[in-house]
Amino acid sequence: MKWAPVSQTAQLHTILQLLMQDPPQFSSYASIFQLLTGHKTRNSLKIGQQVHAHMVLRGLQPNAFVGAKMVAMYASSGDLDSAALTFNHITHPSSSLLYNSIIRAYTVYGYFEKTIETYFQMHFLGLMACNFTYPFVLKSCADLSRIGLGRCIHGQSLRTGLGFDMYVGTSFIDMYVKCGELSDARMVFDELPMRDVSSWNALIAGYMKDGMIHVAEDLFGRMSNRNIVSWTAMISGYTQNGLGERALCLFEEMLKEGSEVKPNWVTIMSVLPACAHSAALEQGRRIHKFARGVGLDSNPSVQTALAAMYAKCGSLVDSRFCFDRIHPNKTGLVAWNTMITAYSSHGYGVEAVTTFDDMVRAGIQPDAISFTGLFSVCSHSGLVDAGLKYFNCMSSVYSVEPRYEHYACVVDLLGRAGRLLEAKELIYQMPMQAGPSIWGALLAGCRKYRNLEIAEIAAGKLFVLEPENSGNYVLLSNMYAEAGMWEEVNNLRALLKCEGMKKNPGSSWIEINGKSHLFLGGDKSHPQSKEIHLLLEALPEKIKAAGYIPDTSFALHDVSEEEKECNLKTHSEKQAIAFGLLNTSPDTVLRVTKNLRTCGDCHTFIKFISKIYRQEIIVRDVNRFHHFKEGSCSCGDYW
DNA sequence: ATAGGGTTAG
Repeated sequence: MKWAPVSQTAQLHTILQLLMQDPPQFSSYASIFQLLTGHKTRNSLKIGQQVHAHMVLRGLQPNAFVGAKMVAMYASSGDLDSAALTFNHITHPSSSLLYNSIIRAYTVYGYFEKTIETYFQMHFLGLMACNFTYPFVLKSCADLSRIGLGRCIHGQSLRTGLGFDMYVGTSFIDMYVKCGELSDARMVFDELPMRDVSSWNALIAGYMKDGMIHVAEDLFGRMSNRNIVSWTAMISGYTQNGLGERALCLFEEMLKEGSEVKPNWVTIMSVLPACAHSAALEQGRRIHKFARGVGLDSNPSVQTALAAMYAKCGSLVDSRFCFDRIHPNKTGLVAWNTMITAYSSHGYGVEAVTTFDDMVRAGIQPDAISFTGLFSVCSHSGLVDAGLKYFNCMSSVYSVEPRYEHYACVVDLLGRAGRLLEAKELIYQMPMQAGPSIWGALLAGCRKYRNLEIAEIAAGKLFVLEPENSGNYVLLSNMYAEAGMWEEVNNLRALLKCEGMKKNPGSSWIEINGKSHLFLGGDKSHPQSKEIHLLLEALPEKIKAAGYIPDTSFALHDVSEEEKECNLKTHSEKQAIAFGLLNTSPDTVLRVTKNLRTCGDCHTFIKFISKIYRQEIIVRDVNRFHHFKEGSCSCGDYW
C-alpha cells in the first residue's frame, strides 16, 4: 500500500476533526472530498464513503458545491455509479462546477453520449460552459465524430471568447483532426493567441494522420519545447505511414537526446510496430530490452504489443512468452486476439483453436477479429470441420454477426478443401456482395482441384471486378492450358497484352547480423550477385538428386520449359536464401520476408534446401509464415 | 483540462 505524503495525511486529520464540530461546515466536507480526489490510495473510496455516510447521519443534504466535490471524489476512486447517483440527487443543480465534474467523469469513463447529453441539459438550464467544460465536451464530439455539433459549439465559444483559451483551442484542434477536418484544425492553430506543446502535438498528429509527413516534420523541427508526446506522435506517425525505418531512427535519436524526455508505455507501443513491419527481430529485441530496463515491460499493453511484434518477426516462442507474462486479470480481448492471430499467421491451427477456447474459458467474449484469426488458420491448416463448426455458431453462441471477412475466410476454407460447390453456394447466400477477395479465393480453390466450370464463373466475376489484375488471367489461362484448350488460352493471352495490366514485381529481403538485404526477382544488382547466381545454377541439380522436380506451372505458359525453369531460379526468395546460405553457418535460422505469396516451386525448393543444408528457414510471405525444417514446412503444404 | 495508443484475412 502506498502512503500519502505526510502533509496531506495531516490535512486529512485536521479536516476529519473539523467534521465533528457543531454546527457542521459544508466547506469542511468539500475540502475533504477534494483531498480524497487527489489521493490515489486504495482506501480513498472507503474514507469518502464514510464521510458521505457521516453527512447523511447528520441529515445534511449536499449542496451543489459539496456535490461537485463528491462527484469528483467518486469518479477518481473508480466508482462512476456513485458519482452519477450523487449528481442526480442534488436538488438544485444550478452550478456549472457540479456539471463540470460530472461531465469530466463521463468523459474519463468513455461515456461520450452521456457527456453530450449532460452538456445539453446544462445549456438548457442556462448554465454557462467554461474553459473547464469544453475540453471534455469536445473530446466527446471528436470520439463520436459529431463534427456538426462541434462546429456549432466552436461558433458559440468564439462569441464568448472562450474559444481563444489555450486548452479549449487545443481541444478544437484535436476535434477537427479526429474528424478529418485538417484545414479547420490548422485555422484554429493559426488563430490561437497562446499555444503550448499540446497545441503543436495535436496538429502534428493531424498531419501524420493525413500522411502529410513533411508538414509534420516541419512543425516538429520548429517546436522550441518538445515533450515525450511530441516525439511519440512523430514515431507513431511514421509507423502508421509505413515508415518503420524512420520511426526507429527517431526513437534512437530521442534516446540520444538525454534525460529530458522519458519514453513511456505509449512510446514503446508506437515504435514496436516498426519492427514488426520490417521483420527486424533484432531491433525488436533491443526495444524489448530497453523497455525491461525502464520497467515498462510489465505494462499489459506493452506486453501485448511485444507479443504481436515477436509473432510478426517470426518468433512464436518469444511471442507466447510475452503473452504468458501478462497478468491473468489484465489479459484482455486484444491480447487474446494477438495470440490467436500469432498462431494463425504461423499456421498453427490446433494451437490457435486451443487459444480461442482458453479465451472463452477465461470469460472473454470473442469479437469479429478473434473469428477472423480462427477461420483463417482453420482454412490454412486444413481444420475444415472445426472452422465450419465455429462459423455456424458464431452468431448464436457468441453473438458475433459474420462479416464480409468471415465469409471470405470460410469460402477460402471450403475452396482449399475442394468443397467448391459449397463455397459457391455460400457466396450466393451471403447477405452482402462478394468482392475480389472472395471470388479470388474460390478461383484459387478451383485451380487446385482443377474445376474449370466453377473457375470460369469466378474468373468472369474477377475480370469485371478487377480487370487490371493480370494474375487472374494467368491463372485461368494456365488452367485452360492444362486442359489443352488452346483457343481459350490464346484469347486470354490477347487480353493480357492490354495496357494497364498490373504486374507486381516480387521482392524478398533477409536480415543478417542486423543488416537487411533486398532482392528483386530476376535482379542481379547485389554485390554478391555472381556468387548467388552461381549457387542458384548449381542448387537445382543438387537437390534434384533428392527428388526435387521444378514446378513450372507457376510461370506463364508462353515460354519454353527451359526458359520457365530459368525464370523460376531467379525468384527473389531463392536469391535471398542463397545469399543467406553463403553468409551464415548452418546453425543460424534464416529469416526471409517476401512481398508476395510464395510460389509452389519456391516452397518445394526451400523444403529441400532445409533438408540438405540442415538449416532452419523461416519465410514470411505477404501474410503467412512458413517454418522450414528437415525438409518439411509448418504449413503442411496447405497455404 | 488539451496532445501520443497494442489485435483483422487475401
